[in-house]
Amino acid sequence: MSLKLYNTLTRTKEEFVTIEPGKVRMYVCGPTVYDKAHMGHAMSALVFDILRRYLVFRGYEVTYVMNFTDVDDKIIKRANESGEDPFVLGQRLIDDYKQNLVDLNILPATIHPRATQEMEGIVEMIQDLINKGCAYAVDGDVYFRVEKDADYGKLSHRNINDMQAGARIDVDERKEHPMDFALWKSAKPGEPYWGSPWGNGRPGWHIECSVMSREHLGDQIDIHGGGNDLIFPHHENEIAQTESVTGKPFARFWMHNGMLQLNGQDMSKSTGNLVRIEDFLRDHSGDVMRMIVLNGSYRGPMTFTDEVVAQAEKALERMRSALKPALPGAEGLSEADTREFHDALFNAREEFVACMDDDINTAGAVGKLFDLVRTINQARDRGANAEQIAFGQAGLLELTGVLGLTLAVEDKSAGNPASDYIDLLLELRAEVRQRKLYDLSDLIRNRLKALGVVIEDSREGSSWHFE
RNA sequence: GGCGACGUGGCCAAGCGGCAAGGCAAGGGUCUGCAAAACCCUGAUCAUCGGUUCAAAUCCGAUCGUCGCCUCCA
Repeated sequence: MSLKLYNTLTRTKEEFVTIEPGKVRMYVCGPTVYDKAHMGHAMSALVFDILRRYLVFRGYEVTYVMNFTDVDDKIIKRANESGEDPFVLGQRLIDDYKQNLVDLNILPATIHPRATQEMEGIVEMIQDLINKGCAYAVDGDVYFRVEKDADYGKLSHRNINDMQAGARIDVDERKEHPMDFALWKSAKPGEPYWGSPWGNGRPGWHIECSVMSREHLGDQIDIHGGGNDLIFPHHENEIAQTESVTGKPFARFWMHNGMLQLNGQDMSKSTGNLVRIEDFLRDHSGDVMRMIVLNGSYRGPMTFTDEVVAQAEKALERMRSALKPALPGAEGLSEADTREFHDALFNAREEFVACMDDDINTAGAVGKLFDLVRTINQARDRGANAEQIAFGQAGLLELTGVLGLTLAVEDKSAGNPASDYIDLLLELRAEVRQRKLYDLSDLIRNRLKALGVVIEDSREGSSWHFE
């Protein structure tokens, strides 16, 4: 069995072969930090976190780089509007984003480079491109010469001429070709700048990623990822820049996640059609968003609605149902049931891997996990003992762990001053039930339910939890 | 105009040539004093039309619809 991944470059699923055996170098485009991150960013970060975790599960040593683009026109604009220093703004938003990642249980990147800390390399690379005839300076700006790049457009599968037709933005007359893009922009008064052979200025949008991936991962990498809105122009231009300098293919696999849809349209910072990560996490655990992402395919558009969120919450509850302990006094499964149980566990794992190997088919993989949940719950009902249940749960938890689900229950009762009183009510209710005063015991249950406290009775007693 | 994605039961969504996974919701049942949970059972011929094939949700063509990129966006 081998892992296959969809490659935007070839538009096919290809067998995943790394440059260096056993090692994966991957670079994922992080956010431009001019505003707080929204759930679309969360989706992208989760998709590549899941990919990364699976690669590790498959035995690869993964070097994962996620950058921050912290110098950009919009950052400057936003900073000017609020009067905040652009660097302070960027730093604040980077800190916020990192906290978002932690809250979403996303593993920290091996390296989190920032554009502003790579200026020397950026200037060098631009100079390199000029020296090679791939770029030219005009009045303090530097542009990439797309006509010099024979295979420009190979990622987005377009050619320069087709795009000219739709280019309805004002074309800078100083450019040799309308599609030429900026590598360096001269600074206007009041803007932050860095020194360069072409005068004070700042890098254009795409060059920083070319530089950072090369700096931290080398000329050639295994995977380059990001949202599919980055295919053009961002990633196309990264390829043009990097390959023009190195003369070698840049990334083997270009992987792109689909967009998260809110109200039938992409979440987008520019249109304000979004839900911020921090707002979402106020009401939901990180697992919930992860479950939403897992339930779909990463390449297509993903539906994000209140109903989907609620469904994901319930799906998680179901998954956790398998984590409940064995029934008290369980005598253990019969030999035949034990064998069946073990076979089911083994098969679920095999099928899980088969799904994930097929271009990270998380929806299929999660389906297998729910099969496993049923298997475990069945075993419990059939009297599996603690050891047997724990064995099954360990198998489930290993795989949910690969997907990055914590399955943690938010213990809202811990430290809640009401807890002691609720415990007391349950004690009383137990006594009431002993005396078969069921109308009273039901009254307690109903009243607590109305207050958000759910009581569950079993042979061994009652338990409660907050909704 | 160019490039692309998508349309599967009430909702979310796998499957991509061989009798349609899974989750949520719904209905019936087992268990329970009742309830909850768990378990069991029930439901779709896959936008439309045409073609290829022994066989299509899965391939080809057309049509309709939705969304996206070509300008900053994960």
